[in-house]
Amino acid sequence: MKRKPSTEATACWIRLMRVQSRVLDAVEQELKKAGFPPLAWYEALFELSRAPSGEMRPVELERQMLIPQYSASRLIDRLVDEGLAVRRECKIDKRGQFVEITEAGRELQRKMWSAYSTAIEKHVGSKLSDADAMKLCALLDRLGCSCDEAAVLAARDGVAAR
Amino acid sequence: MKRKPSTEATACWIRLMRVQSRVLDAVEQELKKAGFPPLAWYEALFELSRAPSGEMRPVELERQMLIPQYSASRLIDRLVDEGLAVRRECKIDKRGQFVEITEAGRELQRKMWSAYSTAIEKHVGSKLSDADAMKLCALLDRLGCSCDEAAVLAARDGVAAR
DNA sequence: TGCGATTAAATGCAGATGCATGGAATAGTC
DNA sequence: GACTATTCCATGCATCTGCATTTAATCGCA
Repeated sequence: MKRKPSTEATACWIRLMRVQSRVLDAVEQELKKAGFPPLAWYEALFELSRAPSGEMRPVELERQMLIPQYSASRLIDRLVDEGLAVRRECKIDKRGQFVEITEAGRELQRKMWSAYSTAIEKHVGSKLSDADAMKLCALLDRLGCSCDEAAVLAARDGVAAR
Repeated sequence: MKRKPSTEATACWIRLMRVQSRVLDAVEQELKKAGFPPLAWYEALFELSRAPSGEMRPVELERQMLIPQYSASRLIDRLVDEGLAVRRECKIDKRGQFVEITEAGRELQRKMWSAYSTAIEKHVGSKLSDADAMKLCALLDRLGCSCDEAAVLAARDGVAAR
């Protein structure tokens, strides 16, 4: 009888963890060296910036970013503290609220994208042909229960990773 | 002129981040539900258990696990607190020390492996044929500057991910 | 041998994270 | 309409992390 997780599957798991960790570290470091805040801030600003009128509910942000509720709550706190976003009350549902990106937020998002995209090219793009990149995408998609809506739309002008 | 990070490369990046995050979360949750400590403990115990005489230098552990120095130091603290490992002085280099796994540590490692391997099978193995798993490995290896020594040996009886 | 440079490991402190809980509003049910 | 369940968000608390520094020992080398 074959081994439960096959050797191949186990090797995959290891690589998925290690490679992601290395690549993420590398990219985060580059952003940091360029004097930018962490990637999570970028992701949030990006999600906000592409929302219909630059605003969305915290709960949507949670789902897009795959982060826990309290984490979104505190991330928004920080963005607001830095003037990158503002909280607005939600008339239709008084439990909730809207978070709207500010002009400063949009500007930071754009600036970060230039450093971020360079880092992606350096640590991913330059190491893989476009054809191989597509193969890798397809294989990864088999693991994550599909990289749903968001990620698909993304991949264009500002990414929405993590 | 083509886009700097190609659309394909960007899509790859997104998936690498998201899929890893989901799969890791899923596996960690299963371990937690089974009442086990975090994956990092397992990794450390695994590394220790396969070291020549069940002991290694903290600095080696750092490198194997790709974690910062202070992180290894504190992880060892916790293992020691729980009686899973002991610190031994290093006669040849008095700055350093050896960390040795205890019998309790070995036992926990084995027990965790049974839950861990089940989780890997569930979240990775079952979603990919062995052939596809090998392809995925090869593509990932192109990104991480090779999943060096350790990981290759691993993939056998207890993995050494992250 | 003496002394600055390097390496091993620990730790204080600030900030981040996970967890559980709380409060407030809405939805569902009879 | 009253009552319970559920959803949305914030927050106290303990733990964990990152960063910078400290202590101690070894190394390199004149």
